[in-house]
Parts: sequence; structure tokens; C-alpha cells
Amino acid sequence: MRANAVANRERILAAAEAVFGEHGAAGSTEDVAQRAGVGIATVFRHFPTKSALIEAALIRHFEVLNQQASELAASPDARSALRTLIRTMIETGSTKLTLASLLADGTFPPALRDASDTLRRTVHDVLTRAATAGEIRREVSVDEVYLLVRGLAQACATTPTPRRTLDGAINIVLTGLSH
Amino acid sequence: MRANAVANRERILAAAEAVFGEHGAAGSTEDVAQRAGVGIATVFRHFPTKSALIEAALIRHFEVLNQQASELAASPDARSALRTLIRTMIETGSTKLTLASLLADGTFPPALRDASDTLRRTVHDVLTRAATAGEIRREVSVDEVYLLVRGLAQACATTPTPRRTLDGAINIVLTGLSH
DNA sequence: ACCGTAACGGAGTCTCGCCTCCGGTAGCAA
DNA sequence: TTGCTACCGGAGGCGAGACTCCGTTACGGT
Repeated sequence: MRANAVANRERILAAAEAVFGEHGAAGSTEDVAQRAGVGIATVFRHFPTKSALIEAALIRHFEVLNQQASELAASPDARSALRTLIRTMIETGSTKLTLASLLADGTFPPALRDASDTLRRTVHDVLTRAATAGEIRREVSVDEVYLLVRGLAQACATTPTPRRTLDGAINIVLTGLSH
Repeated sequence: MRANAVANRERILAAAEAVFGEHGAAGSTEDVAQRAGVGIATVFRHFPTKSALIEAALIRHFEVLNQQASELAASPDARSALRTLIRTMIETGSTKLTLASLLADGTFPPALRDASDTLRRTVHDVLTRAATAGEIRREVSVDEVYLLVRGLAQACATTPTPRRTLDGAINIVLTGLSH
């Protein structure tokens, strides 16, 4: 792949993240192209279909999240690591994209599934560390936390939510986890 | 309005609820017509636009929920009332529709806003009763609970979720509310 | 500097879904 | 029963957005 093409691919992915993050799956490929400063044909040359584009953007998102989660898993303060992780996962809005892709298709393509699983494992680590540190109850499962976090993310994504409210909700969850 | 027309209107609303509940705003008007057993024109005669149709279906949903919530607000056992309410709101999947309409338009038409506000007030009642009964902390706001519930509903709507997991998540929230 | 070719751009095609037009059907009053 | 008319249904119009074709551009190896 030529150097120019690599750069374009990157610009398209960034644009896709922005557009789909803003309008969900309703965002149009032409918007993505325009925001990336390339022609439509270029977008379709790099990603043969709209789903492929969304999928690629999602994978990228998961990877970034996983990167941050890994760093947090290594942090000494398990409790605040958990809090930060939850905040990040919600605010990063990645789930807005997840939602979009889910609505479009319904099933996860394997590559996406991998990225998602990796992230889940890392989150699991953070939870386990918090549990052994006695910060949260031991019976709490990743799935439950995941459900709550994904839910909050989606809720915030669809309706503008004041920071106070979100903080309050997160606090409720954290209290529910620890007691 | 002729008797026949009333029946059709009702059938269309029921069909709309089913279709939009299943596919979100992506559900097509023709699907609704087919499921209702009427022609497309009939749908558009009763509801001048797709948004109007979604709006009507949503209002209906809110009213049903509000009905159930009112009954729960009168229940003697404040704690279990709260639990049941939360469960119902999540399972009824109404929020799937909310989501749909929000994606389509962004702002609430007044009639819908009313229905939504009424429900919110009723939920507020249930919360206050639970608070005075000492079942939950006094500082929790309706908004926070709403956000959590809406989130769980959306999360469950987009991905199939085992009952155990949902129960676990609800438990976490309830513990977070009470302690 | 030159050339082969990877990569680009945008006009055009095609499908799909919202909405309308008009001829047909059937409720309801007399 | 008969007629008036409210109501229905399906075949289009129309616009939007996913995807393709092909002439043009410019990267990069020599």
C-alpha cells in the first residue's frame, strides 16, 4: 500500500468514528468521505461496504479502550482504577458505535468479536484486582458490570445528560458493587 | 370516525409497537401495514407521517407504563414496589422505542413530552415513598435512577441478555440505592 | 526526469422506503 | 334495498443513500 493510501485510510477511520459517533448508523458514507477530505470512491476502495467501515471503526475503538484498560489494570489503586475505567468506557462513547452496528446487522463478525473479548478480559482483570483488594463484593460478575456500563453509555449517547446526573449514577453503581 | 376505522387504527398501533420494538426506527411503514393487515395508504391516512406513527405508539407505551407505575405507587411495600417498577420498565422495552424516535428526530413533540413527564412524576412518587420508608438514601434523584433504568433497558434491547445477568445488575443498583 | 501503475474523484446507477393518487369497497342512514 | 360517502388498497412519484465506472492524478522505483 502506498504511503498516501495509508494516510487516507487513517483519515477515513477517524472521520468514520466522528460521524457514526454523532449520528449513529444513520450517518452517511458521503459524510464520512467529506469529513475525511476524500472522494466517496476512496472510502469504498478501502472498505468494501458500509458495515465493513463501521466494523473497522469499532475495532479501533475497542483497541484504544483496551489499551487504557490495560494501563489501569496495572495501577496500584484498584478502586480508583475501576472508577476511572467505568468513566472512560462511558464517556468514550464507543458503545454508541456498538449500538449502531448491532442495529444494522445483529451478529458480531469474528474480528470484532475478538477485539471485544480482549477488552472484556481486561475489564475482568480490573474487577478481580478490585475484588482481591476487598474493594468490591466477590460475587459480582463481569457481565453485570458490563451491562450496567454499556447501558449508561447508551443512555448518555442517546440523550444529552448533565455530568452531575451521570456522576450520581456511577456512584450508585460503585456503592452497589462495594457493599 | 366509522367503527371499522377505529378498529384499524388500533390494529395499526399494535403493529407499530411490535415492528418498531423489534427493529427500532429502521422498521418500515410497509412492515407495519402488512403486520396490521391493511394497505400502506391506510396507515398514512391515520398517521400523516412516520414520525407521527412512532410518536403515537410511544405515547401509548408511556401511558401503559404510567398505569402500572401508579398502581405500584399505591402498594404498601415500598421496596418491592420499586423493584417491580424497575423490572417492568426494563422488560417492557418501551425505551427501545424511545431510542428509535430519538434517533429519528432528536426533540420531543409536546404530546410525547407530556406523557413522558407524567410517567416521570409517578416514578418520582415511588422513589419518595421508598425514601420516607427508609428503604433508599434520600439524596438519590429521579434523574439518576432514570438514567440507570433507561440504560439497562436499552442495553437489554440491543443485545440478548440472560435473566440472571439482568437480575444481578438490578440487585447492584438496588444495593447502591439503599446503602 | 520518466514511466508504470496504484490510487483518486465524482458523476451515474440501483435499490429502498416514505408518501400520494385515484379507482374500488363497504358501512350506515333512509 | 339503494345511494351517499367515508374508507380502503395498491401502483406509482420522489428523494436519499449505498455502491460502481472510468478518465485523471501523482507516488515512487529506476
